[in-house]
Amino acid sequence: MVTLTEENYIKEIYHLAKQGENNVSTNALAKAMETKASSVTDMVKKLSEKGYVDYKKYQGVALTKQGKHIAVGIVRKHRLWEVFLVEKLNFSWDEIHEVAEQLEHIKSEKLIKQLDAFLEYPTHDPHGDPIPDETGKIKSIDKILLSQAQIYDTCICVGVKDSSSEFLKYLDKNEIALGTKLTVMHKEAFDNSVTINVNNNLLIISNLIANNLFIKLS
Amino acid sequence: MVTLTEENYIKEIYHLAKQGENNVSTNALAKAMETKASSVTDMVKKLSEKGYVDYKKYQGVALTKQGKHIAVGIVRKHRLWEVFLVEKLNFSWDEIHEVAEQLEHIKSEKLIKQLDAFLEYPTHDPHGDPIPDETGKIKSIDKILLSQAQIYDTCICVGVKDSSSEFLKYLDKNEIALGTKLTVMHKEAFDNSVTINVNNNLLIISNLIANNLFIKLS
DNA sequence: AAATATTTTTAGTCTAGTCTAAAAATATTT
DNA sequence: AAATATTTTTAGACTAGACTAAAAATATTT
Ligand SMILES: [Mn+2]
Ligand SMILES: [Mn+2]
Ligand SMILES: [Mn+2]
Ligand SMILES: [Mn+2]
Repeated sequence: MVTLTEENYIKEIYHLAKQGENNVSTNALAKAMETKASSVTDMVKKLSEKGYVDYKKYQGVALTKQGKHIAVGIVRKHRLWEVFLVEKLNFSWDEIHEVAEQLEHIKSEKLIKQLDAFLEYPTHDPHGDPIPDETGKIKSIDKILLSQAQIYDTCICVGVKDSSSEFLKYLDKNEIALGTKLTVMHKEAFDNSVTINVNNNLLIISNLIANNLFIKLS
Repeated sequence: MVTLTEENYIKEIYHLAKQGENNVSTNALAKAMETKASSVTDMVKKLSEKGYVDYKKYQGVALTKQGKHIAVGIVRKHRLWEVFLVEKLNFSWDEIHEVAEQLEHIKSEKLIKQLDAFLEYPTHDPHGDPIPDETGKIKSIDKILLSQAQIYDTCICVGVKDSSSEFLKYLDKNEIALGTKLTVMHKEAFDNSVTINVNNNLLIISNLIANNLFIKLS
């Protein structure tokens, strides 16, 4: 039996490992979980005893095969629920995270299987993140950050790296959504800002924004 | 802040009070919660301090206005989710309870409001139980138990008192569902069994069954 | 290679919720 | 009205998860 708290730790280890080194440090995990390092040490010992992580004192943690399996299952549920909230319940993409954060812990094989079918087997969530399939397989598309695009590149927006409400609302305000077509018109060397053409309007985007928007060249 | 455990206690007090005396006894609550009387005493003290129940030592508990409000909210969520599972995810009525038991604790005003709209404001759950509206109002239809019907009464099945999987499967097997029309053909004085006509088939029903099936005379 | 800074772990405490065993209160019999 | 049975509460202990403060290990400077 995996408790809700254990699930949250496992999921966070998964996310941190995905975008950093293999071994997740106690401090990094503490920060992500908004808790203290000492609490993390305790939990990590427990997860290790249960076989969900490999842990050696002072060396950080990495998920075992079993741990990874659990993590992927939670991510799958989280993202399917996000699709549900947007597609069926008219939530906007900046309102869904905290609700999905709760729903991801509901335990029922049938529920998630039926939900998947009901949503017609979506492959990506409303933020452009891939949804693992029933077997845990994740098909990732080859996306790059807008900051990496070259001048005169034409591309479509396929995802966000930061999915905070603030960032998403900024995008809404500037009429950038998943599927929106953009062309890079200018790259300012001084501050790495980018001028893009969106819906025939020019928009100047800071480097921070460009670093959090995934695009696909077209 | 109401914890998940507190919510479950409050809901159970609500259900027990609804079908018994006003003050719910420690033992009754312990049995319903599948826990020990001593645990109930502790929890009941806490609920009392938080203002959700009135409690005097050795006298049992009753929900306060605030407690009742919380209870009704949980019941509303539970039943709306049950409708969702049956109507949208093709669950059968005997598979939904334990999942709804989890879903009822998800905290999001908007979620439940949108779910309600998505389901087109259902008034009853798949077991025939009424769904409290947004303000907490419950409109109960005047139903009676099949065991109380008179000979040659014609009626329709509108709900179940026992919603255990076993009972529901029994009804499925005998092609009795909500909305099914029945006529009482015979009442056996010896064991209080009832012979009914369902879909032009005669079916003999034990008193226990007849005592758990709600009908409406027509 | 020391000295210093940072990270991580340990030790001890706290709250929520549960349990068993014993004590106290209430209900039921005689 | 006692005696007995049942219900309820108290006392003390346990686990999960979190926290603070101090100790130990590792990393970074000098
Ligand atoms: Mn979560
Ligand atoms: Mn997402
Ligand atoms: Mn519940
Ligand atoms: Mn129900």
